[in-house]
Order: sequence, then structure tokens, then C-alpha cells
Amino acid sequence: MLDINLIRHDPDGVKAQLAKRMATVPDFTAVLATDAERRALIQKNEARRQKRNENSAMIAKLKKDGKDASKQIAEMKAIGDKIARGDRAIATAEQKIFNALAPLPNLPLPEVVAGGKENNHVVATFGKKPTYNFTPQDHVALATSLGLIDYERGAKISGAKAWVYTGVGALLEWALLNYFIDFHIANGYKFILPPHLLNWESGYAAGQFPKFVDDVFMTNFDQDPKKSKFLLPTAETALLNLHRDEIIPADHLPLKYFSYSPCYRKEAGSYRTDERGMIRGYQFNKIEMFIYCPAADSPKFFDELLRNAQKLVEGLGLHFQTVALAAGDCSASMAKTYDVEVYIPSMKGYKEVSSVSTATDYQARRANIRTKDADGKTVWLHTLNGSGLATSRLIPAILEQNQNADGSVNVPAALHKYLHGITVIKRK
RNA sequence: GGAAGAGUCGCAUAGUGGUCGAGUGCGCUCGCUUGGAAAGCGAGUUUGGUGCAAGCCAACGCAGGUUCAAAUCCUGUCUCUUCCGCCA
Repeated sequence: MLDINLIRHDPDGVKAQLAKRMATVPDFTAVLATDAERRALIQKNEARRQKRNENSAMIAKLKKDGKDASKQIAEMKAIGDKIARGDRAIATAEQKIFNALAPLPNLPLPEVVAGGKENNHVVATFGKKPTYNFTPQDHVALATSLGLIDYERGAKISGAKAWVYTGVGALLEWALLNYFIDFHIANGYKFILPPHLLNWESGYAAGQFPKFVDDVFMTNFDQDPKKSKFLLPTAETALLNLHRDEIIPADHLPLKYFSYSPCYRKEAGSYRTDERGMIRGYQFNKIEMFIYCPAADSPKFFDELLRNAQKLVEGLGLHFQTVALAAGDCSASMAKTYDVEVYIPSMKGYKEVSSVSTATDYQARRANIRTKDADGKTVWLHTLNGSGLATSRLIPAILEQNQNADGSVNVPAALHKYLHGITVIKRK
């Protein structure tokens, strides 16, 4: 949610920033008129309330003294009606303002380039594309022949976009998660295991609702979506809502969390033929990092989250690139996003394994999360998040980048301690 | 899932229709006192809206309702506690 005060004081500045990510910039004339109207209505109604409070005190006194208060009571009746009408007008104005502001995305940071996906640019690269002196296999063939993933039975028991990790495949998946968990623990992040079913308020605060309500799996325990629960599409939703409606004491900051959860997404219409196997599914595992901090610190923590994500992929020895997203490619709540993309040879391209973002105060406003500054004033916090990491594109990358001529796959050294002595995955 | 009870300012509580936005205790902050501390004494200690400001207005889980007037009465709802049922 954008700050109405900012729009009031610098509408053109806000428009200029939004133009970096929106094709058509909103016109604020109407919302500012409603805002002025709202404030005038508030002032009128508060004067009426003051009168009512005074009258009420007088009636109490008159009654106490045994005197007649019928004149004051009659006056109170008239005032009460006016206040009720005024309240309705204020509520209408506020609803209008909310409806105008709620769909607007966050303001991109100055360093974020304008435009859509085509303006994304690579800012760093690690490692090199692997070369083979044999014909390499794709990850679906490798995972199947090595008995790591059972796609057919996944489809049988669940349907399309589902798979089953089996045996060493499950162990490899779990090893990755443990490798991430140990890393974050060593960095002093607090481990959170959240519920996977979240309520409407959580979805709204995170910016998923109402716009993206069709992208999540909504349970139908109740026909009213606002009373139903949904499966979290990312642990970010849970981690942001942990402190919804709270004022966090300044000496508790920053709060650094990480969380493991499966992520459940409908991915409606996003299937592409090149996205075979486990590139895109209804459910995938992810460790999410999340930081709450004072506004001044958020650039520093953005860098920290990005470095963490990069270090994790570096530790696996995989070739990857880091991409700065253009304003229009960042999700609506985010002011700046960098993606970490691992190389998948069979796709001749890079796939996202981490997305690191700062929401500045946009999410905090929606979720009402504040702290006190040095002067004791209540101020909005900044929230940042980053995957650390998602596994479902890493396994294809590991299988393909580390494959040998005989169809076996070398396990990255960082995972050896979690794999019960397996250093090379071979066919049975 | 059923029944009963409860939700008030960091914590614990008082408050059943009108000078109650709200008393008290604890905690915390500042001051006095002291060589220093404790004790004691005094002051302060929620959030938001609106206004240039003084100020004013709002909020007693949440949402409605009754009333001239609601922390207080009514309805719904959420959460918690206890008991029962079910259960990994």
C-alpha cells in the first residue's frame, strides 16, 4: 500500500516512479479530491462529537442535580443523526481511497531500471557452462534412470505437475534442505516452521489477495473465501504475517528468520513444453529468508540476503548468474528484486532458484508492522525476503551439470555429510 | 465437534448505562532525596485521525444493534481457558 501522504505532497514524483513499472500511470486527481473531502468530513463530524460529549456531560450533571434535561436530550438526538450520516460519508470516502490505492504496486528504488523483463540485466556470473565429451542427458532421463524421481507414479497419485522423490532422490532433496538450514543457523537466523494453511488476512497483508486469489490453492471448508484457508504459496507469506499488527521494539531489530515449507502454487496456464520434469510443479520445497529492519538498514540487508543466496549455490559448485530485474518484472509488492538463476544445460538457459527482494515499507503498511525510532515516533519497518533456496531447479542443475559419461552423477561435496556415504549416484 | 467461562492501557486487575479514555498494583522512564544505592516522595508511561497550532476526535478482542448517551445492555463473530467427544 502506498502512502496517501506521499501522493498528496508529490503526486508527480509518485507518477514518475510508477511509470517505470506501469504502462499507464494512474491519475490521482480523483483520489486526491476524495482525500480532501474526507478530511473536511472528519473535521465537521469531530466538531459534532465534541458538542455531543459536552452535552452528555451536562445531561449527567443536570440529572444528578435533579433538574430537567429534556432540552439537551432533544438536541443530542439531532446531533446523533448527523454524526451517523457523517460517519457513513467518511466510510464511503475511505473505501474509495482504499480501492484506488490498494491495486497500485510499490515504488521501484532509484537504481532499478524501467521497463519489463526485456530490461533485466545480468550483474554477476559464477562458474562456467559445463562441457561434455559425451552426449549429456537431461535431468528427467537422469532422475528416472537413477531412480531418484518417479514422475509416473506422481501423476497417478496426484495428477499433472506432481512428482515423487524416491530413495536417494528423497535423500538428496533432504540433504539440500539440511545444507541450507545449517548455513542459516550458522548465520544467526531463527528457524521457523509455520502452518501451511493460512487465513485470508495473511494473504491480503502479503499482497497476494485479492488480486492473486486464483493462483493459490484455496480450501473450501467455507464457501466464503474470506473465511476459508489457503495453502501457502511461499513461506514469505507466513513470515511476514508473524508480526502482523505489531509494534516491534527497536532493540529487537533486525529480526532475521528462515523457514522451510513446501510451496503450493496453481501455476495456472504457465506450463511450457520446455519445462519438463520438476521445473514447475504444484508443490516444491523452499527455504525462505526473511528480515524485518529499520528503513535505514534495508539496503545493507538486501545485499546480505543476496550474498547468502549466492553463497549457497556457489557451495554446490554450480554455474549460475545473478540478474537485476527491471521494475516491471518485480512482483507488485517489491521495490527491487535480484534473481539467482542456475544453469540447466538441457534447457540451454538459466532458471530461478532464488529471488531476493526488498518490499521497503509497502508490505509493512499493509500488514501494519511498526517500530519506534530514536525520538519515540512510530514508524513503518522495512521487510526483505529471499529464497535460500528453492530445491526444485537445483536438482535438475546438479544432475545435469555433474553427470558423467556412464550416466552417474557426482554429489556436490557440500552435501556429502548429509548423504550417508554416497558421493556418486549410480545406476542400480 | 459439543458445553461452560473469559477477553479492559507492557503485566496483573478495578469498573454493569451519564464528569470513565478509564482507577489501583507491578514493571519501566525522569526528577527530588543520598557519599553512592535501596527505600521513600513527586511526575510521567497505548495507538491512531485531524489541525499551522492550541487543541479536538476516536479506540475497552472484532463487527453490528439498542439508547439522547455504551467498557457497561443485546446479536453475531474471533481467540483463549476448562470439561466432554474424536484423534496422529
